[in-house]
Amino acid sequence: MSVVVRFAPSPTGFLHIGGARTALFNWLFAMHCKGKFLLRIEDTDRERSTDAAIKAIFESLKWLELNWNEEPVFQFARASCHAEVAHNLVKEGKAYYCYCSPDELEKMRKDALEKGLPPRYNGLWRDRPVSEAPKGIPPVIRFKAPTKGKTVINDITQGIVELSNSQLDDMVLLRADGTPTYMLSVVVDDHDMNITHIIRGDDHLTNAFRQYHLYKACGWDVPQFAHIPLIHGPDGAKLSKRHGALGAEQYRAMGFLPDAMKNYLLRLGWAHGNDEIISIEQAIEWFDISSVGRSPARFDMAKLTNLNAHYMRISSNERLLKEIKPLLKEKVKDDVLLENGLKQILQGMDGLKIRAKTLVELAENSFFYIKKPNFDAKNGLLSKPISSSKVEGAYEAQNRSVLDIHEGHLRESQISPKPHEDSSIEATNKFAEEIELRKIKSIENHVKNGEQSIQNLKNFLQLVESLSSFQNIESEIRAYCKNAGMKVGDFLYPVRIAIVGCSASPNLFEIMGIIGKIETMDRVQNYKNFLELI
RNA sequence: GUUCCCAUCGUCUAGCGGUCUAGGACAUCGCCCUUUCAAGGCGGCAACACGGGUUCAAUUCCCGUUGGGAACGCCA
Repeated sequence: MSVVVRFAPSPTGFLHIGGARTALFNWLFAMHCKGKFLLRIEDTDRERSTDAAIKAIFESLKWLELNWNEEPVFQFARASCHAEVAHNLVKEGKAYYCYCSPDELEKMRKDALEKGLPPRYNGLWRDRPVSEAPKGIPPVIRFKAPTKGKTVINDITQGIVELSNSQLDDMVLLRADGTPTYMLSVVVDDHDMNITHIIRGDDHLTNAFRQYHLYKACGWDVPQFAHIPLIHGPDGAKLSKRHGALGAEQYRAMGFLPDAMKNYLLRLGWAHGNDEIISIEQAIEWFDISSVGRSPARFDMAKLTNLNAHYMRISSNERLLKEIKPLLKEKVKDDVLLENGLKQILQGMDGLKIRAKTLVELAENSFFYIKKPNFDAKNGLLSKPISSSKVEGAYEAQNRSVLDIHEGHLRESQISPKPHEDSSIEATNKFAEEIELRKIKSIENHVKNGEQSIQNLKNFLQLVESLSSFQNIESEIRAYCKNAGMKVGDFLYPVRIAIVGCSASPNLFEIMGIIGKIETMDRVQNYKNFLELI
């Protein structure tokens, strides 16, 4: 029998990181077994399901290249089908009508809790004759779960898990308004879709026991289960928005590559010896759900970032250029300027890509190829420093575009906050303060070394002017520095700022070669003028 | 509260009774390289939660304790 798996998100929000991993594991398993990977949208909750969420889920899966077979199934469209199953079960005496009001149920749970019992439905209407039914109250249909014995599930990742049937209660199959509940819908859909393996989060493990009996009552084969552990936040608690429960789309916006994302997610709870970098082809070959770990893993932004940097380094220059083009386009209105800059960026890409960890960072660090640094004497250097209040979380910091903050102004080193393992507000604020200090320090350095910088720039201009060929600039500068008893780095420090607008950049000689003599001279002249004014 | 699941460096993990003075990766620290920043190279710090068994031998098996997590809806 060939393998059929499914990913079944409910469209009540974006595809979060845990969902993405579940989808990945399903997909990988299907690919490994040469089976099918189906998609089902569980939209039976009409209140909370949105079209925007459905769209976001599709987009995220496409971004991750987790392509599904066949048309997606929309669960709500099959509601009448599910209801029919419930009614049949009533006819067969395997389910019954229950007339309890929500208030009664709440009281029931409260009482049970007070007695130290699990807060569950007590089977009040299970054996009560329908003749006792109160008038005018629409009933729900409840499933008659077994009360004696135990249920055993042989879960592919969890192993053999047993549950005493006394723990089961009579779950609602059909609501008072006639619509099916999740418990009913999943079972009917999974059966109708011929799902052979259900791979999902282990928060569904207890549901599996209840669903098991529903399959049996319907006379259907029970699929194989594989309940994979959930992903936790850096603090070990459930993943919350504060630390990583972002939508896949947001990781995309932060400049992560789908390859990096998948590699990271794959290694969360699963390993193949000491292999860390695993291509998708290898993953398909090696993956098996039975070796997925049973302990929950914590989400670690630093590792994801590291992996992303790796995948950027091995990406082709053309691909990276394509990826950052939209980001740059947002900042540059002039098409001619943009296209020219893009050409230069491609030439300098080898130097740029090893210095960036995300596409956003790459775009920012490439910006100087498009536009000259804007030294504004009136407003002064760094007139708009980042205020620490702006940085509320490491993820926001990661997201922050230096270009947004002070486009064209001097940037003191690449301000690319490293994602800390500790993403608490305190740690983040401390980090923001450090950035602030670094910036202040850099301004002080400039004022202190202003005279020296101006002198260096003058000498640089003179030297370039006297050059017979701009090609020889590196050797000429080295010779010049040797003569003057100066360190090349010291001499070039202000030149770098003049050209790039910041004290960190790829190889300066390479950059000068790409932008050319005229542009080089122009930028240096600008900066010199600026320094002389302040 | 009840039930279920989990427990190796800060994090992700390798380990499937002797190979373990516990391996790798990320993070971190130091050195080298170097025009800056990276990348790269080399090295350092760092873990078997605890207590009982079983065994000639436990990180590995069993039982408890502790600590985490999940489920207990007319949500999915």
